[in-house]
Amino acid sequence: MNGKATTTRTKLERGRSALGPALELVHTGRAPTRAVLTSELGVTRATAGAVAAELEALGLIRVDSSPGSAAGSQGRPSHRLAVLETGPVVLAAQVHADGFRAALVGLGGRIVATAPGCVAVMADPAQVLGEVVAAGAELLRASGLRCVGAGLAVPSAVAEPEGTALNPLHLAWPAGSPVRDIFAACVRDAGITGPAFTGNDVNLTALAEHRHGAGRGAQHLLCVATGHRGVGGALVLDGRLHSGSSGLALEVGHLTVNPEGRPCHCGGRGCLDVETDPLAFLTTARRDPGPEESLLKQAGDLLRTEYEDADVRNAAEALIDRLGLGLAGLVNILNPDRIILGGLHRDLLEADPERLRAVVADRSLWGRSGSVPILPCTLSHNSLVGAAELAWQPVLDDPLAVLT
Amino acid sequence: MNGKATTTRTKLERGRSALGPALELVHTGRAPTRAVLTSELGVTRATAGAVAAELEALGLIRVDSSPGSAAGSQGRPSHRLAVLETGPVVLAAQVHADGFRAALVGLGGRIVATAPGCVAVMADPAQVLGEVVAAGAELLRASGLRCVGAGLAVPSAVAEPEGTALNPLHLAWPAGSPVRDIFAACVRDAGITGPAFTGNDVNLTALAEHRHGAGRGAQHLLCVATGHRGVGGALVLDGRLHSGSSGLALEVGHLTVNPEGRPCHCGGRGCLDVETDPLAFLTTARRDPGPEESLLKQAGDLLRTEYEDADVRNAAEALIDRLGLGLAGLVNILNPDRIILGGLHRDLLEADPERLRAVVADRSLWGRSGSVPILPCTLSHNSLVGAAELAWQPVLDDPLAVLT
DNA sequence: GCAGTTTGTTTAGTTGCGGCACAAACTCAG
DNA sequence: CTGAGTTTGTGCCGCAACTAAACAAACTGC
Repeated sequence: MNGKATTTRTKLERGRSALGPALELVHTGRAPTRAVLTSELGVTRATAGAVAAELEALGLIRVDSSPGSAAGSQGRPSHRLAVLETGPVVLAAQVHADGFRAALVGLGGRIVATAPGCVAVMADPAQVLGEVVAAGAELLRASGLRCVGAGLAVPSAVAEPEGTALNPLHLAWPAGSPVRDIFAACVRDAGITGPAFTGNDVNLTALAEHRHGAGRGAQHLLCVATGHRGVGGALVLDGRLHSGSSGLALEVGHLTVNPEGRPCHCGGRGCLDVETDPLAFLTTARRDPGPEESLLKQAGDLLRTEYEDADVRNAAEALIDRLGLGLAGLVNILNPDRIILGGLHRDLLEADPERLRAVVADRSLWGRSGSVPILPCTLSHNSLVGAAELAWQPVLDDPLAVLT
Repeated sequence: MNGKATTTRTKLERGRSALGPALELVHTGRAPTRAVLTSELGVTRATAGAVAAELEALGLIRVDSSPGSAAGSQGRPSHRLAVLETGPVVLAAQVHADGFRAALVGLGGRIVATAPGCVAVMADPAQVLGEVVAAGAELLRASGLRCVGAGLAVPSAVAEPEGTALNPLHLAWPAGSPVRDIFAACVRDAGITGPAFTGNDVNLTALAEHRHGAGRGAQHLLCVATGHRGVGGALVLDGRLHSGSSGLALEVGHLTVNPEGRPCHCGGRGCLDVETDPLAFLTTARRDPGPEESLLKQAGDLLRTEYEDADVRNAAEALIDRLGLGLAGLVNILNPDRIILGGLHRDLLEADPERLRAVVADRSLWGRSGSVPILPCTLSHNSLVGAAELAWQPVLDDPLAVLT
């Protein structure tokens, strides 16, 4: 009897095989109607119809059968597809030096509710994550929505498969903290259903931007971003995050971008990490760096408001040149078809896009790989949405298995 | 009528969907028996049996039904699976500064016949490739085997999707030569059946080593190798070559590994390219570099025969340190689970494996990603076998579609 | 020689999906 | 306003690939 139940499940588990891809298309907004869903999936209209109906029955999407909608072209207008506003959500959380944020995120990267909060620099990750998860649980209670998982973004490399934070920057957490397990325990203890995931914030930013922001449609998306200190990178290949064999890929901070530059704790000199982060910008511009947890804001404000100042401008140009050198190195290695920049790098790009593009093109090996588009990140809470993507992934992979 | 034929084909084209994966398992030697084929595919014994029978009927593999074979364990012994020696082959070709080589390669990376040849440094790629293909066609005639495609390895980055050679090293070919089209034309003109493919030699080396050599089983395989001049890299992710969005990924030659090093044509200083190639080794060891087209051999011989000489040893250690720095940089970016080295780098590894591993571990960000295994390439004609892999790929993807 | 184990084979049944025909909902021309 | 043309949704049939289950075969070890 037990054996029979298990063997039967094997069959049911697979479900309709096009279900996952179909949901992903709606989720990322690439299937606004059933007609394009049909062509994107490469199946017949009959199959696409059945798949859409099944997703609707699962309470994930909405199929607008109302006939009189905007058409524009000839023929019978197609039913419109959209994520269901009252469908399930995931709990997304994010911690950084100056606070935390919890949110409920629905399909399509839609932020349903948020709860920001400050956090004293406590040494104990369990306490911080407990607070974050409690805030999320409260949101969940207030909303009354179903929760299918939880995701956390941390400013640290996260080693796989252990789920430990190797360098939790400015969080006063011990290196090697098992954040994934701690977060999972907090989630479970708060009575929140579904699995819990943890990832690096820049990785999750890249994932979010790929699905809902400036990275949409890119096949080889490179993302480089600063926090208050240091530089992180991420790569999304064919829609999946590439985090290497143990989660430590794209640690781009120690590319050499200035052979005569300042020494770095890694043992080298002139690393991207210490040459292009907010602290480097402020000191290069001969400004007094203020408190650690607002370096990013200080640098960004300075860049936007005093660009006419010679020191500021010179500092910006120096950093752009070094960033360009680093990006060119990455272009030579990864050959992305799009680059997106976050944090201070985003501000540097917007201060002088032509200079940055010129440096990258000049220092990458062939003009054509150097002419890769470089864009600023567009989502406002991208690492939060990215954390949600992590939690949505099982649903996107197999909606039936998760929701039944 | 036409419409009907096309629509019907859509169905037939798909064939048995597990056919491709099954052939790949036999091809790479991971399915020595039908029993492991069953478990590797994750299907029932019935399905695996049908799949194996179909591959046998297609003339690709051999199913040894002879009962009295070596067993060892309990239970009924499983039928052994192997590629069919008299099955189809592909034409593999390789050109480099000191000559060319044509070969017939069967499934499993088995070299059936080879025809080496010298080539004067002719400026015209069409002439060189014509000679190579003619040699291959002769082999084919002599063998009487069926040919299902052709692959070519060139010592140059090959831009996709155009198939042009951007930097044909020391071949005196114009940069940007449309080698893929030229090769395809030669193949067609020689009456050889099947599609023709062209790729970079280091990429193809990595592919060959991943499927049949030192890279077997690696999920994130990084390969770095020298030719006579310069350094190339390649990455195999989950069994597929990662060549970036336009074929130009893993151009690792211009990582900075020696800030005070010699200037490089790329505009930087101390690039991996000019600091760790055979010419760099010979000059660092204060030897007179001989003819360009034998630099690799000179350097390898010197390293193996005169390692006791202080100049040689110092040069080797200097190059190992710089190579280690470059590999550490790549480890930080790509986080591979295995690294394989070819050309002079392979010789350097074998000269002092501990030193190289120590440098990589020391200069990569976290010990655990730095402890990645570093191994020498093992296949003798790896880029030739890799070129064959390129040609086999359509068959591995869908055996039925190609062979019917 | 018999139990136990593992593998191959046969048969029946399920199912996801393509093909097809038809209905539905629009645009556009006149 | 009407009919032709176009595009999309739906119901029905059938196939092909797979699973499940029962049985047969070929070995080991006691």
